Amino acid sequence: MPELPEVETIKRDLKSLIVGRKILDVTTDTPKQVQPDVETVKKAVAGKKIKGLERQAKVLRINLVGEAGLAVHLKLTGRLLFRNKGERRDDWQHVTINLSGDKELRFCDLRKFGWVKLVTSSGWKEMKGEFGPEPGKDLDLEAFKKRLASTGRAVKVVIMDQKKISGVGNIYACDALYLAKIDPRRPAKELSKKEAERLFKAVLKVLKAGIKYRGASDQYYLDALGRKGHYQEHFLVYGRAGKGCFDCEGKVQRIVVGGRGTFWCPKCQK
DNA sequence: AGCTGTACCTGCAGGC
DNA sequence: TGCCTGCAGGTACAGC
Repeated sequence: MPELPEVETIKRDLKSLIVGRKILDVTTDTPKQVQPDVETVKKAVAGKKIKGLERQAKVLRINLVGEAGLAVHLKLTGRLLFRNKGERRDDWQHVTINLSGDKELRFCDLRKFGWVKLVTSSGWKEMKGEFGPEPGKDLDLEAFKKRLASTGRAVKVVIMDQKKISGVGNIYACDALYLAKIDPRRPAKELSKKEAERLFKAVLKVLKAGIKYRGASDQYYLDALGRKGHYQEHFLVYGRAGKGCFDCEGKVQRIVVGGRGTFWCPKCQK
């Protein structure tokens, strides 16, 4: 599912593909996914030139010349595909953004949980303010420790809390906790300084690997040109229930933490 | 504040 | 074969 590395990959690819193009039209067959509504969005963005792309956590914003912009959240099964106008419709294609040069940006989403939202520059600033700092950007070790120490919730739930830290979802949380050898159920504030430091480094490491391999396509994720990522070939524990741990003789187990499927090695993670 | 439960939605696996 | 049920999962929200 699209987390920080997947959305970052899309952002980087789209830069050279859509910046400088004009948005001509926006259409949808799932009005709920376009906010506030497709007519308002169309009026606000039609004729405007794309200035750049930004990402905060798992949200991508297409910045337009002026105040308007389109924020996109892919949730679990969203895709943003760059296609030629008139090309065969994509699976689960629900929002089509027509661009100059006979191109299209297509928002496709099997489960229809994702959204495309009209967000002004100030609205975007506000939205960004609701997210925690970004690993590898403005999240430093001290800020990370502080955030862990502030709560007794399970450490996995905390690192996936977008208000605390931006961009970590289920896949990278599982792999980071494995790499740091920490039991995902441990109360966050009970981690030692050493453990917090290990986890901090592990989070950075798995996100970096995720970006290096252009994201994880274990299920539906595809990049802007419809290509798969490769991080799934490097999963440490995620999705590997019943398979051997890479570090001991034990097997990877699946449990539920904070209501979400969690993969870990009970022998290695304490 | 922070927990739990529920909703959103569809494809797929499992049971019979 | 095919119907039916239940589950996955990021996030928001209601209610305790």
